[in-house]
Amino acid sequence: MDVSYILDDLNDAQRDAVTADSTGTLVLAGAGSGKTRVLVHRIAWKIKVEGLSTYSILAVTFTNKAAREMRGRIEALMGGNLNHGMWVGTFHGLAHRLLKAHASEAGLPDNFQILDSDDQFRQLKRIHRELELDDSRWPPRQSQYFINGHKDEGRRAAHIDDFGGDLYLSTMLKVYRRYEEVCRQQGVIDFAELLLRALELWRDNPAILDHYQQRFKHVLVDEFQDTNAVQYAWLRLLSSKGMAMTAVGDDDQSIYGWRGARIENIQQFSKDIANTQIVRLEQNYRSTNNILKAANALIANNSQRLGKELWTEGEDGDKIALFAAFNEQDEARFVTDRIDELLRDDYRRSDIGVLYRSNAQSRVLEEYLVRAGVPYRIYGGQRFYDRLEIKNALAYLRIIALRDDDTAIERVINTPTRGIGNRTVEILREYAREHQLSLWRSAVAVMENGLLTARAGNALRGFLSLIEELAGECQDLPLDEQVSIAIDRSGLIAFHEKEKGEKAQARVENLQELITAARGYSADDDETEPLRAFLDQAALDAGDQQADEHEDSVQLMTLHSAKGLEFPAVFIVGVEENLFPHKMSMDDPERLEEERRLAYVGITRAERKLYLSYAESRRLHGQESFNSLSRFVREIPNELIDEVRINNTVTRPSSYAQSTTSSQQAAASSIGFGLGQRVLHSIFGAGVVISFEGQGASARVQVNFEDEGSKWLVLQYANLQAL
DNA sequence: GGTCACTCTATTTTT
DNA sequence: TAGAGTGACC
Repeated sequence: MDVSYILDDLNDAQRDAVTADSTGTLVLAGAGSGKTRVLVHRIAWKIKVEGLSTYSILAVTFTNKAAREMRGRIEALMGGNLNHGMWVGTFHGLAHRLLKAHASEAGLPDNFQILDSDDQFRQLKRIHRELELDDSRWPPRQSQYFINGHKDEGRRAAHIDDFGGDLYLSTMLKVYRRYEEVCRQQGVIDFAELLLRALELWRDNPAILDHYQQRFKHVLVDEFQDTNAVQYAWLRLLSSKGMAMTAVGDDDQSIYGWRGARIENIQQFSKDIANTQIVRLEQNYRSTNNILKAANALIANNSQRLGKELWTEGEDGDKIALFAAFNEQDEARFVTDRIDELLRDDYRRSDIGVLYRSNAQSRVLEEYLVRAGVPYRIYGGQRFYDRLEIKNALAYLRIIALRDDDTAIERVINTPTRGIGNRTVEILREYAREHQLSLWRSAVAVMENGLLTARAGNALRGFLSLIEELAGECQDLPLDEQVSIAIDRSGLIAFHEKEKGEKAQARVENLQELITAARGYSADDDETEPLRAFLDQAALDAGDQQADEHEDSVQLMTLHSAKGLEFPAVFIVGVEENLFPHKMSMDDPERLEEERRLAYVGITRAERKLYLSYAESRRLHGQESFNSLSRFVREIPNELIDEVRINNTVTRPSSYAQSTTSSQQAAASSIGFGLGQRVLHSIFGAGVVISFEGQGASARVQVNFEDEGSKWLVLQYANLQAL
């Protein structure tokens, strides 16, 4: 059999990774080094050369997008149906699949439903109300973090010690316990629970675990550095009998520590699995040499790396452009000007990515792009299935599928308004609590016992019969017709149609789009309940991001959402201390390193052109702030950087040890302070040098004091002390 | 039940 | 600065 197509066109390292026959294979895949390729080719190798069946392969990713891409590429490489029987999906998707197959062993009802973060939040709000917690002292958001954080680490309420009644812990635990109870009653599980249950399912049912251990001969994990404790434990359990595992990841691109990702897992891998081979993919096919040199130099400042250095056979390319803007407006002008220039230079708009640390930074950029008439698209943002109108429509469908879904009932019992006020709902909640019933059952009971006033009773009866009628009409219809009937008969369409404002029309369109989505949705062949499958998918998949995806447009996004993407030209704006690295992350060395990795991710998105910019003064949240140039820029060797403009007060600060190139830097050293230098003043206290001018006796510095704000001082008299 | 004015808060986000 | 969330009021 000719299998050369699997190995041709691979470099040596990629080939090693594809053909490794160790039990554990850790592929440290640098940015742009062809990691998806390696994963896909390795699967082909296992099947075509080593003779594994497609049935015995499990491939796990984090996002649906990555799973789809992998599936598509496997099919493209190996042809059509070989993919059948192979498990390729996200951690959550696969966990869901497992739990559906073994619901009773997992302690779940057959028809359990998924609670997304928004539903979870609402649920917790309700619990806080029930437990009479003051929202300002105990924000539901905090409980959500607490619960998810612990679940991500594999801890249930029963596992957590309240240290003898510590107020914070015991309150959080009270909420956690009640939440677990409510979820159980309603038969719903949240995202973290999906993973935790799947882990417990295997841990507590050796026979089931054994079945999967027999079945899967090889598991491949993408973006391994992003796995959390539960995900890693799940993988370890599956592979505990010596099944082979390939983990692909990059410790330098771990940027999700704040949501439970454990960079340690990648370091632990070779210790946990006997006979591990580590393969480094360091040859980069994306960026110019200068860009890679900058990235390498930057990331070298992090400790505890597994170590990796990107290189390319390609050319040096342009230097990295650095622009010092007066303020955020000036910065936005710079970006639009350069974009214009690039467009004249035959770049397409979609070749350009503009990256920022936090979403709030996009506003000014948008203003300038609109003014310049440059179409743009903001990546990320709200997911299709998270939109209010869509969630409402789905809530009706959920109730049709399962009357006991309290979250769905709460959401739409009075949307569109039908005269069921807060008082009525409160009565239902009370009744439900007392009799341990779902809201739906409580409503039925309350009606039977005539516990409501005539008016409220009529309104509630209207809702109950609406749902029953809907359910009756939808029976056995194709999915899209069910959706269509639900949003029409519920009055949602009419409700949004008479709403005013620009949003209203978009909402109606989105509802129509939902019908289209249902039409295009094909459930698995063996799916007996397409509606449930569709609802599950809606919870687990973001859906298409934006409608106007096809227009050629400049791409705006946060650095986080840029991971995995690449652009011929990249702008990273706001490279300032306090913004990037963000001030919330600066005190903790580990979080600072994560910020640095984020910068590394940003830089390595660029293929040919990279522009960095910072603003001397920036208005954020209505407050003016003066930040100095990000330390991350100072960690890039001077010779790779091209200062775009030198104005008379600000230039790039010296990286102290490096040779000075501009006259300003010479001045800086003659003054004895560089930009960004922390200094102490006898009256004003501590501050940071943000600007300077003049020399000798007339030299003045601008210092941004922590308590006093920014001041110009004559250096000779200021008596500043370097800190 | 809907509107208006006020307060509060602001890092990153997938499932 | 702006958006979301809340509470008073009609």
